[in-house]
This record gives sequence, C-alpha cells and structure tokens, in this order.
Amino acid sequence: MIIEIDFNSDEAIYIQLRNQIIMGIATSEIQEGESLPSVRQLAETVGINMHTVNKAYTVLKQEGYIQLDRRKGAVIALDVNKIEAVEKMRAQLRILLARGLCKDISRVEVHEMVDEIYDEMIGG
Amino acid sequence: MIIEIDFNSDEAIYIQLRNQIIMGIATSEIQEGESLPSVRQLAETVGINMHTVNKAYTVLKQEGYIQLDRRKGAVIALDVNKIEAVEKMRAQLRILLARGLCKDISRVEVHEMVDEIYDEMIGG
Amino acid sequence: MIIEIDFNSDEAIYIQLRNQIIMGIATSEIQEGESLPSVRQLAETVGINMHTVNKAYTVLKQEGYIQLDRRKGAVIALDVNKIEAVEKMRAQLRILLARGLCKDISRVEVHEMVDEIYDEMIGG
Amino acid sequence: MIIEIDFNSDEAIYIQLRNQIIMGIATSEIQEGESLPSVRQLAETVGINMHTVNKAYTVLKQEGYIQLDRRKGAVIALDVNKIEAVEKMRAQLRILLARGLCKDISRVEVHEMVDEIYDEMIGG
DNA sequence: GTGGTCTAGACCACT
DNA sequence: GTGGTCTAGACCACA
Repeated sequence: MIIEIDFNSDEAIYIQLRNQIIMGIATSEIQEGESLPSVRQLAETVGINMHTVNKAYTVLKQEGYIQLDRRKGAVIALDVNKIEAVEKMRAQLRILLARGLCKDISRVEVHEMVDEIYDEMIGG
Repeated sequence: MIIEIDFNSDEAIYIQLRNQIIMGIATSEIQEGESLPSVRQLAETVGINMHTVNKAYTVLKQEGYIQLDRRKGAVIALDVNKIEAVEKMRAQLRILLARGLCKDISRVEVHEMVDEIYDEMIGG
Repeated sequence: MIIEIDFNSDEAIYIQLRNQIIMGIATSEIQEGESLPSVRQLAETVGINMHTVNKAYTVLKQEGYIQLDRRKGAVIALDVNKIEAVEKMRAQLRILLARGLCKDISRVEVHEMVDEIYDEMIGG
Repeated sequence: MIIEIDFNSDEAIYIQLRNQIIMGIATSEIQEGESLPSVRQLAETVGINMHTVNKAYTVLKQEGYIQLDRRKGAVIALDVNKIEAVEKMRAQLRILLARGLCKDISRVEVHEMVDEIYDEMIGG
C-alpha cells in the first residue's frame, strides 16, 4: 500500500494520512486483522514526524477503524456503528449535494459518479 | 433563513456559516441577485465576531457563490465552473464512500440517501 | 482553584491535572458552564508545557467533563452517561477492594472511608 | 485460576496481570503459601513475553503480595502494612468518588456497589 | 490572543 | 525496538 502526502495541500498531513488508510481498507489493500506499520517506520517512509503519524492513528482509533494492540501495534479492526456512520454520511452528503446543485450538477450525474467510485473501489 | 452555529463543533464557525448559506442557495431560500445581511448585522444576529462573517463571505466569493458589491453588500451570484466543481465533488465523494464501505453502508443505501437529500432540497 | 503538580510522582502530569480538575468539579469549586483557563495560561501558572495542558483538556473532553467552545475555550459541561460511569467505577472498585481485602481492610472501614470522603467533598 | 488479558486495553499487560493475581488472592482462589506458575509457564499460557510476567511478579513483591523463592518460585506471602494500604486506598477512592459525583452516582449507590463486590469476593 | 498543527529531541515504560 | 510522555519552538487558522 502506497501512501502519498501532498505537502502543499491545505489539508492537515494527519488527515491525508487517515484518509489514505481508510481508502486502503475500503479497497481491501489492507484487511481486517492486519497491522499497520509502526509509527516510527511509517513516519520515516513517508518523510514526516513520528508524532504526526501517531495523531493519524489516534484519530483512526477514535473513529473505529483500528485498535491499538500492545503486541502487534495498530491493527485494522472495524467497529461498525452503522447508525452513527449513516448519520455522519448524510450530513456530509447534504452539503456536498447542495454545492452540486449550485454548480448545476444533476441528480443523475451524482448517481453516475457514485457508481463509478464504487466500481473503482471494489474492483467491479 | 435561519442560521444556527454549533460552538462545540470541531468545524470552524466560518465553515459552518458558509455551509448554511450554500444550503440556503441550494434550497432556493435565497435566490440569485438577492443580498445577504451585512457583515455587522449577521455577526450580531448570530452572536459571533465580525471577522468571522467576513471570512465566510470571502470564501463564498472565492468559491463562486456571491459577489461583493460596495452598495448592495454580498449578493448571490453563481459562477458555475462545472468541470472544477465535478472534480472537487468526486474527490470528496471518494473518501466519503470509502468510509461508507468500511461501515457496511451499501451502494443502494447511498443512492437512496442521495435521492432523499435531493427531494428535501428541491422540495420534490 | 489551586492546582498542584507533584513532579516526582509516577503519575503523568496530564493525569494529575485531569484528576485535580475533576476534584474541582466534584467539590463545586468550578461549576457547570464556567470556563477553565486557556492552555497557555494554565501552563504558565502551573509551570508546565502548553501541550501537556492540552492533553489533559483533550482527555477531559473525551471523558465527558468539558466541551471545547470556539469562543469561550474549555467549558465545564458534564455529559452524564451514568450506565457507563457506573460500570467503570465498579471495575475500579473491584481491584481497589481486592487490594483492601489482602491488606486486612474491613468492609466497615471501607464504608467509613467512603462517607468521610463524601463529607469532605460536599462539605457535609 | 484463569487469567485473561485484553491486549487492546490502555492498561499495561503487567498491570492487568498484577490485578488479576490480586483478585485471585482476595477471592481465595490462591492461598497464602501456594506458588504461582513459573514465569516461563505463565508467559506461555497467557501468550505474552517473559519479561512482562517478570515485571508483574516484581511489582507484586514490592507491594507485599508475594515472595520470590529460588526453589518454589513466586509464593503468596502477604505483608500487611495496613496504615500504608489505607492511605493508598483513600487517595484512590478520592478521585474515584469525585468522578462518581460528577456522573450523578449517589453515596448510597457507592455503598451498595461496595457491598456487592464484597459479597462477590468473599462468596457471601 | 487562542487553539491547531507540525516538527524535533529526549527519556522512560513496556514488550 | 515500540509507544507514551514531556518539553520546546514555530507557523498558521481562527475569533
């Protein structure tokens, strides 16, 4: 799994890291039960500070994507609180689609985009 | 148009303000050519700092939702750069759907959610 | 409210800080809705690093004692999840009383101690 | 006597080990004069590192629960320094009850909890 | 002026 | 060797 950070982005590095790891889980590049690299190792690979990786891992834990195992480090462990997840997604979709409406993006186009992204991710 | 700020949210106040104004445009509560309240007035109504309102308006201008007129203040004026808007939406949908996949939200459920939100907004 | 840190303690500074703030809430020295000092201010007063205070505040937020208000800073706001709190207390009492049993501390003595501490705190 | 470690807990493994052994002594599952398993054996049974078991035993010795004998290994031997034990318990009860007060746990409920735990342990 | 983010280096606890 | 903790300094976003 390749992680690439855009240092010119206005998104915080730990957020980019978190997002890419979530993408990795979604596309099954990393699977439930597997371990992420140690904070020091990933920090060196990516070229950032250990503490920044640590923050990304902490957030991933809070959001229910990993668990910190004292022997194996950060292990993929999905805590599926679906009700919460659905509400969170709905809130974010709402603003996303509102933006789309203002920019003349049609309902059909959104549905197409959703399907394209799903096909990308699950390798359909 | 009612604006409500959650001061305990982890989202910046000016972002919440921007989002709610975009929602207002999408749902036609405010229409093209109409003016937003003055910076001072909105700040007072909502109970926040003038600088914060200013920042929200500046962002809305940069993103092509309003224009700042010396006499009429902030006027709704949509600058539809659709190609850019589509790419922006695609990038955000990608991480949103990745999160959904991890949390067992199915493709069908996402499509349903999209339709529900569209119906809410355009009053279908 | 006076905060004192024992730099020779084996307890982490941010834990000592958290505990003393919880004590302050329990004894009503600080009340619901009041603000804690800013991280910089408290750090200076106590003579520790800003980041350490920040960590204490973060933990207090996660545990449901404060909320971070973007205008007022850290505000006392008790999130009473009693079921969770009771289970947490039971788990900790279990090991505490087990230690007591091994050290010949009687059930009566524990009850007395509990009453003494309650009287101290609520000023009975 | 069954020992179970939660590798995802934020409590160090050697602390969990220590606590469970103290629980075993308190509930008379292991009695004064009896031996604990050898470091090697316990490490293998539980699936942890030998050093970790060693650390737990060392702490138990320092706290006056066992003695380390070259031939018999770790033997339960209670060193009752009651005054010290009472002060230690009082300090920990103080923060525990402060937490309880904040979470609306009443004095009566604490007394009930104490009795329940005592009954569990001494098989009342 | 405030918190958020990032970096960096150091020490210790834990495995 | 690993993460946890603490310190420190710097810059930026936010109010």
